[in-house]
Amino acid sequence: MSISTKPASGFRDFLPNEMRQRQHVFHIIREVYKAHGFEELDTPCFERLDTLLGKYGDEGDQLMFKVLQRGRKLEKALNLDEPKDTDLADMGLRYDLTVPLARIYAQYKNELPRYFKRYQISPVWRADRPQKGRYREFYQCDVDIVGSSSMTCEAEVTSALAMVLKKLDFSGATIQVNHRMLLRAFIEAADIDVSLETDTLVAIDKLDKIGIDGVTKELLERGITQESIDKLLPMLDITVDVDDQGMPDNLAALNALGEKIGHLESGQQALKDLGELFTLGQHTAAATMLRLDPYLARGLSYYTGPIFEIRSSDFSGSLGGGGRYDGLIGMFGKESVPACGFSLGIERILVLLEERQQLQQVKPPVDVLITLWSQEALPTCLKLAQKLREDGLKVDLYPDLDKYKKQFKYADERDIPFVILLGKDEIAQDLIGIKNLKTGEQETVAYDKVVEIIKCKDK
RNA sequence: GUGGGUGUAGCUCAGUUGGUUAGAGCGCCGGUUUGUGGUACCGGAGGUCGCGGGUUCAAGACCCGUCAUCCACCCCA
Repeated sequence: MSISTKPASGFRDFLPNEMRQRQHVFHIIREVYKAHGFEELDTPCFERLDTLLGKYGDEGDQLMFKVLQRGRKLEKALNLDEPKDTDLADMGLRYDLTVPLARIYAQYKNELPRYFKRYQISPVWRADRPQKGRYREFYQCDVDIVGSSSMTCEAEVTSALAMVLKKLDFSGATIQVNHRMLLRAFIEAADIDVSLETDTLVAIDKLDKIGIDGVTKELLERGITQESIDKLLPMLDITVDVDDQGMPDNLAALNALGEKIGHLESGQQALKDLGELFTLGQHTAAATMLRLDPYLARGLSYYTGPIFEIRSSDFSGSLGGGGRYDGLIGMFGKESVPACGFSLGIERILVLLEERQQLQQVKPPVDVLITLWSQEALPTCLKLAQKLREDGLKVDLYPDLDKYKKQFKYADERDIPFVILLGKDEIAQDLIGIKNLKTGEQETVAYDKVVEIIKCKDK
């Protein structure tokens, strides 16, 4: 019986070609985050189960990969009458990067700066069923600012995000914006019971997918009365005008909303926050991308203030999401600390870049291949390789005395632009043969010239 | 968790209403006189048709089960 060599379902292997492309994209993201003053953090892939549970709603708890107890403790748990997940498992794989951040902050608060601006690019795990752009292990690229309630944080985070999107050729993407308290106000104004809040939000969030009739139907199915629906839906029906320069008039849309729910206390805070955010946002990279979207709701239960989601016309789901979560850090037992952040759905962005074939132009992995023409030339080849490497070049050395055909073909396969030839003639003259595989040009030159040729091509 | 599609060579797939030794393209390996690759020509290797059972004189084709995979829903990045 042979063992399957495929990775486990929903998991992927990244071969060097793919790694090059992924690293290229990660690099762009890192540079933008760093430019905004964020520093990198890493946390363990395992967290204690009680750190994770209860932060993402019931669905989240279901989709969490849990780690089985080991040894005695496992035996003991198995002997229980009806062992539960929490008896059998004591740890879980992290489900996102925000909860670990909250834990870190609660733990190290006194050692961290007054405002903790961190980014993290790491895998997370969800026991979901795989689909297009959905995996069980996937990378998230998070930026968060902990320690301030100012809407400047929202403005900074969305600015960083907008800059990444532009650099990755997603200029057409939008950052949809809503506010948790605004949603709460809608629910109140429509006389919907608070217990049905989540059901209501899940239904209205689907507007762009199933349309107004679909939403109505789903709201009814979820137990919302027709009377409430008739109050609710007209309130949400707000469009954001965009001018010739692509600048959206979010403030006008916000004012229109204010007329409808401005009298409610819950709505007032939301209106104030969003008013500030949209005003500040006009001066950042996100100016053209921000869009007020009263229908936007986000599943993760820890959000308390503004919420965001990236939409792009060529993908039906979201390319990332975030928001303010002022209550999460307080859940770790100490004082409550305001925070806001964003998670970029890098896997989906990569899927789209791949579809658009925008991932081809990544630089070759190696600058030059030194071919091997005779056993006697080997010491000279090794010496040359060493020298070139010290001069900052990426150099590969062909290890076997194969036919030239094979050696050239190998260079071709790896997209190596130059090969060096050290045959009898070259060694006798103390010169180096260098061939450009794209143009077919070949020269026999001195060492310095070789470096010059390769570095020149590099540009 | 729910529903649907697909499993034939390394990859993408063809394979007529069941009927002899299962095909193509690409890729791979070798060769076209041993100091030159990506083009061309010639040759070659490679498949218990996902797995198990059933129907039949006969199954890659039909039926049942199972596994894998993809897509959609749920939910989400």
